[in-house]
Amino acid sequence: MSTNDKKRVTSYDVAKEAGVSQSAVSRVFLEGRSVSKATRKKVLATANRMGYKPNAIARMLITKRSGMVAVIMSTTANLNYPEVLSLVNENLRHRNERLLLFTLDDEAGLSALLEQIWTFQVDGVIALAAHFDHQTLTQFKEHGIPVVLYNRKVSDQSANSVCCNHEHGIGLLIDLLIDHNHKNFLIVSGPSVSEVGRERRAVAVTHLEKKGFSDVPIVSGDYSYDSGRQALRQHDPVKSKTTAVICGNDAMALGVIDEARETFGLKIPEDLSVVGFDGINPANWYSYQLTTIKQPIEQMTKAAIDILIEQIEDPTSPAQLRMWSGKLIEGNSVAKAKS
Amino acid sequence: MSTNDKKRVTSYDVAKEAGVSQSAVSRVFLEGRSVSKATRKKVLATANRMGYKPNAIARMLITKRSGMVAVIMSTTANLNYPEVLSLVNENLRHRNERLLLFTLDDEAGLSALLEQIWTFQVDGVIALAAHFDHQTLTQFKEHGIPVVLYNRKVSDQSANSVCCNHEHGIGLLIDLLIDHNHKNFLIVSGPSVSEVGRERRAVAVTHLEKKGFSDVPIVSGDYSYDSGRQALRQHDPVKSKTTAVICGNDAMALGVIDEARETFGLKIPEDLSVVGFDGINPANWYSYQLTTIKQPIEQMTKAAIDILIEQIEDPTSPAQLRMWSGKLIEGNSVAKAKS
DNA sequence: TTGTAGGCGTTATCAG
DNA sequence: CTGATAACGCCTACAA
Repeated sequence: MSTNDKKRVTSYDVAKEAGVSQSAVSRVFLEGRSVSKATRKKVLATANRMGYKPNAIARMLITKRSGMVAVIMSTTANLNYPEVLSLVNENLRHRNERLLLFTLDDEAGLSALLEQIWTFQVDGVIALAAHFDHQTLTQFKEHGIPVVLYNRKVSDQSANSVCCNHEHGIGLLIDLLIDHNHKNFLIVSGPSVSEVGRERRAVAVTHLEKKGFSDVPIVSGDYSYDSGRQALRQHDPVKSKTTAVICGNDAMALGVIDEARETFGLKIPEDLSVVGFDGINPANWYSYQLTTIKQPIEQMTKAAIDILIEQIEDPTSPAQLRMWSGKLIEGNSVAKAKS
Repeated sequence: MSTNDKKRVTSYDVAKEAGVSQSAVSRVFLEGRSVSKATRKKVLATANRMGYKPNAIARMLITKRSGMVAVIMSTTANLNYPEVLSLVNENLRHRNERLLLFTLDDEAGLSALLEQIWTFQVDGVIALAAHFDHQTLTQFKEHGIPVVLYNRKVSDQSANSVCCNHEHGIGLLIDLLIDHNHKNFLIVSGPSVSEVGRERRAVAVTHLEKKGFSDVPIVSGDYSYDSGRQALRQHDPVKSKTTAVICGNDAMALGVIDEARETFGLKIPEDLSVVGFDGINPANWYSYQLTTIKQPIEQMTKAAIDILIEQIEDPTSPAQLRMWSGKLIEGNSVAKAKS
C-alpha cells in the first residue's frame, strides 16, 4: 500500500527464487567459499534481478567484526587534522574498514563517548588529538579494543602510537634561530589541555635552557590563528625587545605574523623571526612563507592504520611506537637578529 | 587461557546473574519501558558489576535502524568542507545519530561506494559536494534511504537540499565591483566536475551579461589555492588590463591575490580587485582581508540534519529545498578601478 | 510488571 | 559442492 512497504530482499528470498539453499546464496557473496560455477551464476543473476544486497549488520552480529573503526577528534584540534582525517579515511578504505567519526569536546563528554564506542562494537580506535588518560586506555584494553594514539606518546609504552618527533623538530628550529643570532625569545605555546601542546612547550623550554637561555617568556594560545594574534598582543614584542617567536603550531604562527605586521608595524622576518610547527598548507602561502617543521602525515597515518589492523587481526601482538622526525621547511620568516 | 578469551557479557548473562528474565534486562536499557524500581535497580547493579553494555549491532538488526548516517564528501572538496563536516557531526550527535564517513573521488568509485551504503543499512545520507546524478538519486529512493544534498539543487525538486543562494551572493559581489567602476573582469571558476562550480560560473556570466559585459574571459581551477595562482598566471592581468577577478571560491581568490603580488607585483586592492565566495577563515586574515560572501553554514548544516531526521522518521514527508542568501563580507580587496 | 517464545539476516559447522 | 541447523544478542508481542 504505502510507499515504504517494500521489504528488503534477503538471502532467503533469493534462495527460494533461485531454487537453492540460503547458505548457497551466502557463500556466493563471500570470498573464497566453494561454490560451483553454475550455482554462482544462477544466484548472482537472480540476486541482481531482485536487487539483493547482503545485510552488513547481520554479518557483523555473527562475525563479531563490525568493519568500522572509530576516529576520535578533539574539537579544539590543531588545524592540520582535517587533512589527517582524510588520509586516515583513505587508508581505512584500502583495508576495508569504515570510519565512524566521534568528536570529543571536553572531559565531560568522554564517558558518553565511551558508551557509544562499547555499544557500537567498533573494531578499533584511532585517537586524534584526544586526551586519553591511563584509565581510559585500560578500559579499552579490558574491552579488547585496539587503540592507536596519534601524536601522543604514552609514558609506559603500553599503548600503540605514531608520532612526530617534536623534540628533534623543535631543536632544529631553535638551533636555526640561535644560528641567526637571536637571544630574546618568546614561546607561544599550545593549550595545556593538549598533550602535544604541553610536550612541545616543555621541549622548547628544555632545549633553550640547554643552550643557555633560561626564563624564556611563555604565552599560551588555543592553536587558533586568533589566539596567536592575541598572544603577541599580550606580550608586546617591541617593548620586550623580542626578536624571535617560537610557536606551538603553524596557525598561531600565522596569527603572530599578522599581529606583528598590523599592530606593531613590524616586518617579517627583518624585524621579527617566527617559526611554527606542522607544515599546513597556508604556512607555505606567499604572504607567510613560514619556516616550520612539516610532519610526515602520509607516513604517520598509514602506519597508524597498519598497526591498528595488525592488532585487530592479532590482539596478542605487542604494542608499538613509531616515530618520525619532521622535515625542516625553510621559508622566509627567519632572518639575522638585529644587534 | 589466552588474554582475549573473555567473552562479551550479554543480556542473558546479566539476567541469569540477577535472577530475572533476559527481556527484563533489555527493558531496563530501553527508554520508557515498564520496569519496577526494584528490578531496575537490581539489574543495573549487576550489569555494572559485570561490565555489561548493550550490543548496538544486535539492536540494529531487530529495530532496522542503524543509528548511522553516511556523509559523502568529494576529495576535491572546497576548502570549507572540514568545517561543515564538523558541524554536521555535531548536529547528528544531538539527534543521536553517528557519522559514517565516505569519500568519493571519481565517477568510478561511485558504484563501490553505493554498495557500501546499501549493505551498511545507514538511516540516511548527507551528500557534501558529491556529484550525484538523477539515476543515483533514484536508486536511493528505491532503497528507501533519505538523502539531503548540500549546496546542490536538483532541477526537478524531487530531492531534499539545503543551499546557499549563489545567484544572489555573486550578484552582490559583481554589483559591488561595477559600483567601483570596474570594466575588465576575469572569472576564475571552480572545476566543471563540481555542480557548485558550474553553477557559480554560469551565474556570474549571466549577471555580467545582464549588466552589459559579455565575453568575459574564464579560467578554470580546481578550488585550490595553487590553482588560483595558476589561473592568474595563465591570464596575465597586466597584459589583459584586468582590474577585477571574480573567483569561484575563497581559496582560489587567495591564490590569485598572492600570484598578483608575487609574480605581477600588483597591490591589492589598488591595482587589482579580487572577490571570493564561502567566507573561510583565512579569507579574513590580515594579509588577505578578502571581500567575499559568507555562507551560513551553521544554519545550513542544522537544516540538513533536521530535514534528514524528519525523512527518516516519516519517509512519506515531501522533499524540501531550503535556501539562504549569504552575507556580504566587505574586506579590503576591492577598490575603485583606475581609469 | 514480568517471563516465554519468536524472529531480525547473516555466517559457521557439519553431515551428506 | 550443497543443504540443514545452530548460533549471534537483542527487541517485541503475547500471555501470565
